[in-house]
Amino acid sequence: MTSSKTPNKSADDSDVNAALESGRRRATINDIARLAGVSKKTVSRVINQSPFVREETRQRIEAVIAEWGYAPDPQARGLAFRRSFLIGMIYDNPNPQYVVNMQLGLLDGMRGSGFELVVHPCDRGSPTFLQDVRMFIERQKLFGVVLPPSVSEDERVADLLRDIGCEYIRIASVPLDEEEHMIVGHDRLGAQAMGEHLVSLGHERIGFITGLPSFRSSHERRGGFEDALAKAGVKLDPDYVVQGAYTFESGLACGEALLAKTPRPTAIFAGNDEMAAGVLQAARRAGLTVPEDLTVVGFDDFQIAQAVWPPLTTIHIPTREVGRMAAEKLIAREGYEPGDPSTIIPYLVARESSATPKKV
Amino acid sequence: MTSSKTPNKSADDSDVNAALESGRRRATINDIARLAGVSKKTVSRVINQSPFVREETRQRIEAVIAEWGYAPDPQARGLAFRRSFLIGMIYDNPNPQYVVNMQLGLLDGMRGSGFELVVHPCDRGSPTFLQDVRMFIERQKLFGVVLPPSVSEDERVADLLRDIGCEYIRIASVPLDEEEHMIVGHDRLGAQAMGEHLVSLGHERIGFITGLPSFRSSHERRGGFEDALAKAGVKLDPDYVVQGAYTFESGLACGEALLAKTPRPTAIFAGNDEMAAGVLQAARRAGLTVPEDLTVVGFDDFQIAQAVWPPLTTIHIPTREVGRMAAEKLIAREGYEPGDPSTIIPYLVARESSATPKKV
DNA sequence: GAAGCCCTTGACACCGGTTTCCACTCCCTT
DNA sequence: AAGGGAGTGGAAACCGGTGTCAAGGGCTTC
Repeated sequence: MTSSKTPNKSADDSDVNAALESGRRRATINDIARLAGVSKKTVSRVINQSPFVREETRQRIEAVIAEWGYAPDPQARGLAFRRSFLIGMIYDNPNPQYVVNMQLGLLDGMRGSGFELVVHPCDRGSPTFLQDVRMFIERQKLFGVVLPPSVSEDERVADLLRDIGCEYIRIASVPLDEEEHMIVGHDRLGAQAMGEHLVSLGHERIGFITGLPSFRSSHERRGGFEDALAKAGVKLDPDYVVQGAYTFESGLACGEALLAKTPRPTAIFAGNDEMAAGVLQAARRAGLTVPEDLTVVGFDDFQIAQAVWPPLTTIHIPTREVGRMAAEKLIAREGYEPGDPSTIIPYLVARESSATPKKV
Repeated sequence: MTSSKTPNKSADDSDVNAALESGRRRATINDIARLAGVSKKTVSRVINQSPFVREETRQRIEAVIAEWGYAPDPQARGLAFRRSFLIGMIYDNPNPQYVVNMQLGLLDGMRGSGFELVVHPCDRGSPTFLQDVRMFIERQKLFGVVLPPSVSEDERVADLLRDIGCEYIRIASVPLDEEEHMIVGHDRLGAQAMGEHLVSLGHERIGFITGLPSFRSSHERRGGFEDALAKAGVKLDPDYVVQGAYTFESGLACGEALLAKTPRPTAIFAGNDEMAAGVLQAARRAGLTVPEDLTVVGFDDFQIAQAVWPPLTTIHIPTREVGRMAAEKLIAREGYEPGDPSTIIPYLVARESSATPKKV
């Protein structure tokens, strides 16, 4: 028996080492333990940042881990932890840009954490909706889920999550839960800013197109807008408020309805950019020039706001940053600082679709 | 020790059954085996559709599974299989609508299969790109990955996947690999249809805005367009072909460049809808009316095509269906029929932005 | 100098499935 | 009736990690 000097490499190991070195096999915790001359339990301690490991031992193990590029198997770890390293995003938001930005933000917050993002669009109207959500979470033993609007506003979902003990973060325009489970978007503040903007330009007869009433943000946007107008002594005439559906088509229809009123409003604030784009088209059909004859403004600052003519004055929502914070909060790694909530305040982006109304 | 007569239900089981019934604990394969009076190996055989189970036994076990709503733990199963039940989507496509539609399509194809979708945006330019992709796949032991453009066109990625033996499907506008690994989008045919459309309207002096040269589809779109024109005896003047970047801004700039030429083109075909929207804006700035003074057409049929004025004539790409087929092909379940490739042919959607050119 | 304590460490069972190996039925030949 | 093959089910090991618990070593304390 040829004995090597190093006690941690016996003759029996030669072939397994060969397999390892050739890259035919990924390193396991046992390999690392053997190569470092410790038990796998100690390696496990290092991986899980247990304080009960001597500094010298830790460094030796970490060196071996780095040398072999070892990464623990999430499945095996999850099996033992009774929990996976997957984060679910359960959503029913129909806007692709919102969805993608949110995903990017969540991934920003998860980067380097070893977690992965599993997407799960859903239909809140389906009779099996809650059952589906439950199944999804329990089968995958999700570490946690992120709920953007409007799923975040569904108390049945929140109850379910509390019931099965799954971590969750709700993203909504108003607080709906304990601070710990919320990221608040403050749509109200954004709408206020828009109200102030329109008032400062000198508008007094303003049309408003609401969003879907099933979205909490629709009411927040309207409420914030009314607040700002009231503070300036301008009243939002209920007759100039029409119900939209967050789509381009509904914006077109609502825009035509508002422009048919006498006297015509000098400005129209649509609950989102798509509807504002619809209003632009309605104005064009009515032979009006924006912003000379009519100011049109939106909300969200999605790409469409810059892809129409004139580019829309709108409210920017930092969706990606919201997502990042949600993910960071959810996985709450050590070294995680709560993130500055002041950065998630919506803000006004003035473009060319808003101007001072013409003298009558 | 008190022995009971029934081997499958001893006194010891009473409390575990209680825990089960109360829902405090999810059923495991052992519970199902005990309740059905068989070994867990037999339950495993049923789950994995082994033919070596008596029909009567199978039905009894399936009844118990259904009654208790049992679903095997994907982590434990994956650990034994050395493979997870996760499908990765690795992409760098910047268009949110494409990304979301593709995700929806993939999920359509995965529904009910027990697989989940993990999204993985990437940066092909990063020095650690291949390393990242490899890490992602190996750590999660992905069952397979789907590669939409332009990642699908990167041979380094395909080589890597073959090398590590990971199943994959490439989605691209032209065949790049064995049929088994491809879903072909045939952008060329779509561009041909657009060429025929413009020619049939009577256009002869046509401007073309190409997409990013790093996307294979950009060349296909141009090529198909030229084919159609050539067949009709119309030549695409290279002087009227400008390089865009698939963005609204680039469309605006390219549109202005094309409109500055003399004689002015009577129609402009932009490589995608966003650039076409930019051209619309350039036309407006130039004081031209679309389609009376200028025909503008796009490609993709994304939402923006309907949210601009006038709505764009464009080519519809059935992205969601493509995604569904990709997923079905990847997991190739029994009972899977290849799906009709004829449904993934792009087709023309005529809207209001194209018309017969005015007589000069 | 022995007892007591804390810090480290490792042996062993376990997470919930699958696979290997083997024994045991059946059932059908010869 | 014996032999043989195919069909069936059980015990134990394994996938790659983690929890539990007890033991070893060095240090204080009296």
